[in-house]
Amino acid sequence: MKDEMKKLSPEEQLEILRKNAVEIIPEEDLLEKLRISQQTGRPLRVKLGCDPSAPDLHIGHSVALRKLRQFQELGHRAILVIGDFTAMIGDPSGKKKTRPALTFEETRKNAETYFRQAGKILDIDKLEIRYNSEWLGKMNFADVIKLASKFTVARMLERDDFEKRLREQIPISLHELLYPLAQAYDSVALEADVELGGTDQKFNLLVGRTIQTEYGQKPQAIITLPLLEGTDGVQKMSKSLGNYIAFEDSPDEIFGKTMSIPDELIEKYFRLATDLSDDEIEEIAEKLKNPSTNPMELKKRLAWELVRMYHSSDAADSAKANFEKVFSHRELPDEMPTFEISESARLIDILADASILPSRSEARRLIRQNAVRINGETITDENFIVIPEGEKIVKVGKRKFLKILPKS
RNA sequence: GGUGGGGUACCCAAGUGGACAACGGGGGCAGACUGUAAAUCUGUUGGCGCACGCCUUCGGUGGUUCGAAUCCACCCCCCACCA
Repeated sequence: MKDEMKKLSPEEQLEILRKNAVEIIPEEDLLEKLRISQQTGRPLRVKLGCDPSAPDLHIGHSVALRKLRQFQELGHRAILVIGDFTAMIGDPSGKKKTRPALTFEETRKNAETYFRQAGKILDIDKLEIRYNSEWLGKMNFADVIKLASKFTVARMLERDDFEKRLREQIPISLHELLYPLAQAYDSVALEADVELGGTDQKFNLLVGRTIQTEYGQKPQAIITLPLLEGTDGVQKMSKSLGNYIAFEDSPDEIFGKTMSIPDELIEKYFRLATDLSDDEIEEIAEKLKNPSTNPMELKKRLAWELVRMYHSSDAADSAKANFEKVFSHRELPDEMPTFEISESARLIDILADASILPSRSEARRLIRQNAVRINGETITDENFIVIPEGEKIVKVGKRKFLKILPKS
């Protein structure tokens, strides 16, 4: 099937690649590269960088990964660059946000999980995975000076976030200025024809073009992609903000998290994160505009689709059923953690010991707020004692459940 | 190197000897309402054997004091301007 697609004309390829892209810089350049590639039969080398400091890929990452997959389908060479070298240095930006520098082993370990997760989207057999320590780690100081001499401070400070931090008097470490150069050098080392990235990467991607030119290469074309907002609907999806839906989240988690996104994001999620056809998405967009449709139904479809992509249709069916059971009908989920007690114990101790809640104080607070029920009955006594007799279902808030059983 | 400003809880930010576990806002969590959406209202947001008790917390270490986030000393870090 890939061979079929390979026969698409450069114009047709560009048409596909343009989908969902925010910018292609420069577009004519990309078209030219596609033409030459077809003439010479040499696939384009398409690079996407990723940061191995956080081991979970989420659907925010999927936007660029899916674009990379399109290139694969068109017969080009996808290269995933693991930024293990830069991650080892650690990022001291932001006073309190100092990230501990990762060891070589840690970055490798994280990279392993990347491989597994990326396989959910990319064709792993045709993927080239490279670690940038391979070339960055070999550079000596003279090499670094040479690289640094290719760029000016003024241009570096043009970058939005540097400028902003400068203006707001937030420290910028000197080595942070080297980051874009290091990333740019990746393109040189890999002889990249194209580099993908989120819109927040635009500056870095452009530096890549400049540096490649300085090193006598043809500058890469760049494609920027939209950033996907997280489940909070405001900030871009990221692990540190806790608003992400990970590839490896359980079916129930993916379904539930998706259901909690703001309605306004439904269409965007469909467009950027699912495989639905343009027609289907247009249809959904139309329905969303119609006041008589309940967006929840479409959101369920989205949630189902995402679970299907990262797990299976069966998992999606049961995640949906489970969701409806627990949240729509307020029934109990099929599965929940259990905790056994051999003698009477305070409810707050059980909740804390079973790791349902982080502390006894938190448990007290929630009881005070009428958030805790046992077998459907709201508990009002902070020091409620649970006796080991029969099965008891504790519900904390909307989504935390615990089954208490007597120890046999 | 000099001068000035600053480091408070998840974030921003008050507080400048006792009433401070620390105002206020954001965010989070919970309740009502609902569609695990948004909006709105309310409560809550360090821990512990918990109604006014104890412990840990206001950059670090010592000190003064009956008592310190607040005063003193030294140190560390950040920012601006000057050089």
